[in-house]
Amino acid sequence: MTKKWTPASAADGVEQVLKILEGKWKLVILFHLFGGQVKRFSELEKAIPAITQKMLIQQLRQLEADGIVTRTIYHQVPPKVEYSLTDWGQELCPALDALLKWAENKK
Amino acid sequence: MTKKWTPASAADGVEQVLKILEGKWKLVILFHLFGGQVKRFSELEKAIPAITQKMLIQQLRQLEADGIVTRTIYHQVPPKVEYSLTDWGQELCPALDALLKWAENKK
DNA sequence: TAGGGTACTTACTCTGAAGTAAGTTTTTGA
DNA sequence: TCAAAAACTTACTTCAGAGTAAGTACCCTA
Repeated sequence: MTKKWTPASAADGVEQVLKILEGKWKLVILFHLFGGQVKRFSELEKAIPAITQKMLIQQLRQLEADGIVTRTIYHQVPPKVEYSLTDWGQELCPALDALLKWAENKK
Repeated sequence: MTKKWTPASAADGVEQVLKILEGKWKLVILFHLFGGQVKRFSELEKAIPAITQKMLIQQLRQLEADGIVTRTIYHQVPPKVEYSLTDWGQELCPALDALLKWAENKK
């Protein structure tokens, strides 16, 4: 059963979601991890050349705090840290697809 | 047929959509107009008490420019301006629903 | 002719997200 | 013992988006 939404509460709910996605680089990061891909910090750096280390970490940390990405540390030298999506994070994919399809459908 | 997306192009596509939705007040406005509702400027003002006239207009103009809301002017005294969603704007509703459902599904 | 209601504009300030650039930690191997 | 690679951290600056507050155009009615 779906909740009863008021305009205000529905807008609020969507805004919570947008807040998660809103960072300048989060979507690029997400799309690099969709489909069960696992990437190291340095791989993401290479895949997104324009991003700075600071921003990459900041965005990853926020995504992690929001429960969308998982961080796995390997205690090696040199260190290795892998990032992947949580189950919940993967489920975001179809929802974003819906937005893309909507955008394509502009008359 | 669906386009072939790279991480970068997909992220870009979603970002275009987010840009449309991103204003501080756009979602509230949208949810007040979903379902074919038609509202006057002053009705929206009342429905969203915290918004200032400047922001209301600004957001409405941007939504209009993006092809999501329609503006109908009645040349009366006092003036009357009605806002409603375009067909494309209405179609946004299910896509936002998908996001809401995703958010509810957080483990 | 003065006031009132509706739909805007304009000028200013403020704040937080993003950018830049440099420094830090850890341990191995030459 | 010192450089090198990976994954961060820190300090500073910049700028666009949002807020505040006031003003404007229109024209009817009293």
